[in-house]
Amino acid sequence: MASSDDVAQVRAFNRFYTRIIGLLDEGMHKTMHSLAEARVIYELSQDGVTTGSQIAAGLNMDRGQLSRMMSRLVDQGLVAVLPRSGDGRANPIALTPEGRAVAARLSAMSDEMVSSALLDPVSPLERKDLVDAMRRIQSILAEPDAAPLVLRPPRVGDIGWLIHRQALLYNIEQGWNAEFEMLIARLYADFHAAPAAPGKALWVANIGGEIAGSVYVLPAAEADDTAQLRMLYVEPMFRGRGIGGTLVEAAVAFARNAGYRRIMLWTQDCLVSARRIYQGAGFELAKEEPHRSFGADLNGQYWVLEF
Amino acid sequence: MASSDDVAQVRAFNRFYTRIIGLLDEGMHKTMHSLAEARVIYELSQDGVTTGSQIAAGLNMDRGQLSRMMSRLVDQGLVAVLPRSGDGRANPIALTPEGRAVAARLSAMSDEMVSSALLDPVSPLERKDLVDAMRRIQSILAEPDAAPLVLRPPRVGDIGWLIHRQALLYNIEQGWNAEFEMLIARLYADFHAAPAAPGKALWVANIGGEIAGSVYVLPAAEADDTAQLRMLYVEPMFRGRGIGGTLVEAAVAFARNAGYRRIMLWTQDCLVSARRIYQGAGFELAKEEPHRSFGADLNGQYWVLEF
DNA sequence: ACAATATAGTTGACTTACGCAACCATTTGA
DNA sequence: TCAAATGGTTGCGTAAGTCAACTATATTGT
Repeated sequence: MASSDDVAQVRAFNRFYTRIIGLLDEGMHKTMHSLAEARVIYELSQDGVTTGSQIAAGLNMDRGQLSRMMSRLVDQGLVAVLPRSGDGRANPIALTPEGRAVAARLSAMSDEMVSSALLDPVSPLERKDLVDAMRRIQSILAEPDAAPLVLRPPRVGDIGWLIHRQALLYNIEQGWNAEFEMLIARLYADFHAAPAAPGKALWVANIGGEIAGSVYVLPAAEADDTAQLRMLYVEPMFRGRGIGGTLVEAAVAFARNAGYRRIMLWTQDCLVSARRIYQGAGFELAKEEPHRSFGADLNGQYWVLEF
Repeated sequence: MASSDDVAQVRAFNRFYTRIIGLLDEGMHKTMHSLAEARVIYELSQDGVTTGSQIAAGLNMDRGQLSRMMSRLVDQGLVAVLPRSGDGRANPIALTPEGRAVAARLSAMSDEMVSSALLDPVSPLERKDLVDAMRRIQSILAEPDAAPLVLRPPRVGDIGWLIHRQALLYNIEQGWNAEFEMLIARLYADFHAAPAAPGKALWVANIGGEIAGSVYVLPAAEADDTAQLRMLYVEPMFRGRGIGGTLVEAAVAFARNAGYRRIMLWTQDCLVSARRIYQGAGFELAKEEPHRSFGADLNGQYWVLEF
């Protein structure tokens, strides 16, 4: 059961955003089309050819209402009913050229409304925050779609974000305290300070504009011919898609190409799924030692993969 | 003019969230009250005693429609018209006890809907992200309200967030590159590693649940009787409210109480508004030297305040 | 002080949206 | 092959939405 604070915040947001949407729609009312019609026209313009029931389901509106609206749109010449084919019950429908023109006009107006009413008034930094927050809400609440996984180098702000996320994540999942956050802040700074040769690299896993995980490789402190893999993590909502494996794979391939003789890493035995990934990539357990860190009793493990 | 990517993302979110709100309202339809009525009842339950026109304005709906709805609600015994007072045109109205009972029932149903449909299905971490993202959107788009400023110690995740934000901020405002992000990651880690005596502290400025700024104080590297103030920053959207001054004030007071003989800081001359804050707090320019850092040519300044 | 103007609320007239249910035609599947 | 499900249409009653006229009270400027 969600906390009542969270529920209250969500409801406040719902009320707030209902009004925002209302205001945006207000402006659209200059056209001859009602809000419902505009939504239907948009759906049609996206889908190409569809049937009534698909639109009704997508917009969850009454089938009867949609039926009437369709005949109105057909009368206006915006929508054409195509000859039935395949399923004899279904009426394939599509926009006419005039309908597409209207859709384009509505879309342009909507762009203009959003831009002038929401985006233009705020500063570039806030605009980025706004768009990011919206994307975040959408990706949390929407059914996971098949946006492709992209590994990319870090951008400005990413390092802080990675520290932030992992601190939160391991605090929630493992109960680790602020000591861990400070450690990884130092480790990321060390990565930057590490010598460029024989090679170091950091990958950010990106899915649909969101950071889904990360890892980096740098020369190990002890031996020059050894690479160290560090800070492997995958966001909970993107787990189970093999992202961790992809990251480790990229790291190992990079280390091998850079001329290292082996790659090692340090992890804790409580991080079970990470261990499986390492094993899968061919790492072998080299050493194990208990220690107390981050407010917890841990078993540190050194894993090595010889090339 | 906003970028078309941003506009597209916002419009996608609007479509997405209209459907979410629609689904939530769907569930409320089991009651005898329409959505519009439910919204009015909610407004009444929040405001205590109001007038029709206030509600009409707040929900931007037609006054005539509201008038009719009111008489319907009065007939149902949910709303009472109070004797006129003060403004003789206005009809003060309020919920009756039955009305309050209905409002409570609707509110409970709405809580239940939000909880079961949005919050419960996602993990605690995602839930936090969701609520944070909503709060962020709201605070970006809403008129700034007068939520109080609170200075608090850092929580897990805050340090990473501060690094993330300042890296982004100074990149946008000053063009500084990733070198800066790495530097501050190290500085925050140094803060944690610094000796507890004579005293160190970090403040996070919080407004309405959002981080509005931060600063910290630690023993200076050179001299034991000197405190160093570091990483003062204020979020752009919260600037102009004296938050920077409040933070510096807190830092100076802390250093004085901890027994330091003076407090110093390092800043760049391009950070104009920060300099004004330091001057206002009594700091004096001690040294100035040009350097090249973060991909820019800078003038570093040392400021000192003797106690 | 007084007229012009603005505001709060009501009412009427009318159109449209909305949700429900009944209904037909077709398809699916046990 | 027959019952159940699906796509679509139509009828109906209620409420929502829009526009305008109208009363009563406040406010404002001169």
